[in-house]
Amino acid sequence: MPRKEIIYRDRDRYRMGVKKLRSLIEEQAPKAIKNTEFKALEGRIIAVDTSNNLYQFLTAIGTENGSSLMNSIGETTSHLQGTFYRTIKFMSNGIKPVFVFDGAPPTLKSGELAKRSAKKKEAKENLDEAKETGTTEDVAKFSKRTTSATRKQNEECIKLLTLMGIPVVRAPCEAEAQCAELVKGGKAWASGSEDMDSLAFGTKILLRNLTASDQKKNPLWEFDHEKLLYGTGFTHDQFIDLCILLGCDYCESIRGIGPVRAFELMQKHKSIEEVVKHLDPTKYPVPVPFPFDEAREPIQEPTCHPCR
DNA sequence: ACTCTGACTCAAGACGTA
DNA sequence: TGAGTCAGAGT
DNA sequence: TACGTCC
Repeated sequence: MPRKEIIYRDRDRYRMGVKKLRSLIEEQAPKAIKNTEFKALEGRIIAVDTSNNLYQFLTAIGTENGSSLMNSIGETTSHLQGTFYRTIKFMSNGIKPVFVFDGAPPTLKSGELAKRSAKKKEAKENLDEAKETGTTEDVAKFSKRTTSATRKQNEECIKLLTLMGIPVVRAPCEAEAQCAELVKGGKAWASGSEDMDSLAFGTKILLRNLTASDQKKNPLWEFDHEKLLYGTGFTHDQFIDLCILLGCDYCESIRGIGPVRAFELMQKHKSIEEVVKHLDPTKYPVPVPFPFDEAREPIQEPTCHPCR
């Protein structure tokens, strides 16, 4: 029982690691990142990872008092408003979006899911408390944490997009993986996602902040997979190993190995097997178990509809 | 001096008008 | 959930 | 650019 607790905590830590990938790329392969703008994407087909979108709409649109926009019979419409206008925005910039919706999360993530639902429950309690004793700001703040898109809202957005003539793909599993597959298969030019995992899944181009309303504060970034490999000298498989060391969803990381050491070790030893062999086990004990080899598979060949 | 962790906080869209 | 920042411990 | 409004 206590062991499970540890695993959940480590999963959390690992997620934190992925975000460090951006600054790592900035330092080690600066040419793989460039600042771009909507106008530069004219005519491009972009596979848009919608995982977070509905949540963003539901929490950002019309939420001054903590509730959403609603129709005459009290049904929430924020997700439709957001989806509609964002799609218009893409189209009027000459961008051809393909919206990719999440399917079931991979089984390896079930531990994380359990933890997430526990957090939701905690947030719900905070919300109830704020409703009784807190300010309206508190209520708005905590209601954002309890918000999540329903199955029905997902289907409504898919229907809206279909009626607008926009292609929609239902990913069997993770949307980022399906986006990468669409790009690798030549169906799309880039993935639009906030998740750096997209590069590990092998998308050729990753666009970040495609969904930010304030382009001054959150400029649009373009990551180039090929230039990333060229700049770091890694093969794609070595890059995946680096991501696993930095922290992915599928296995724990090694305490004390952050972005700097992980990068140096991978440059020197070229694979996790060799890295582990050369680690001082007294300074950097490897987690037990440490299923890094099993972690490679869902990254190299994730569950998704094949496009090749 | 550098690296990593952990605990913390905050913000999360798009439009038109002034 | 991710990004930024801080203090504190380890290398 | 900031801000109020979208239902």
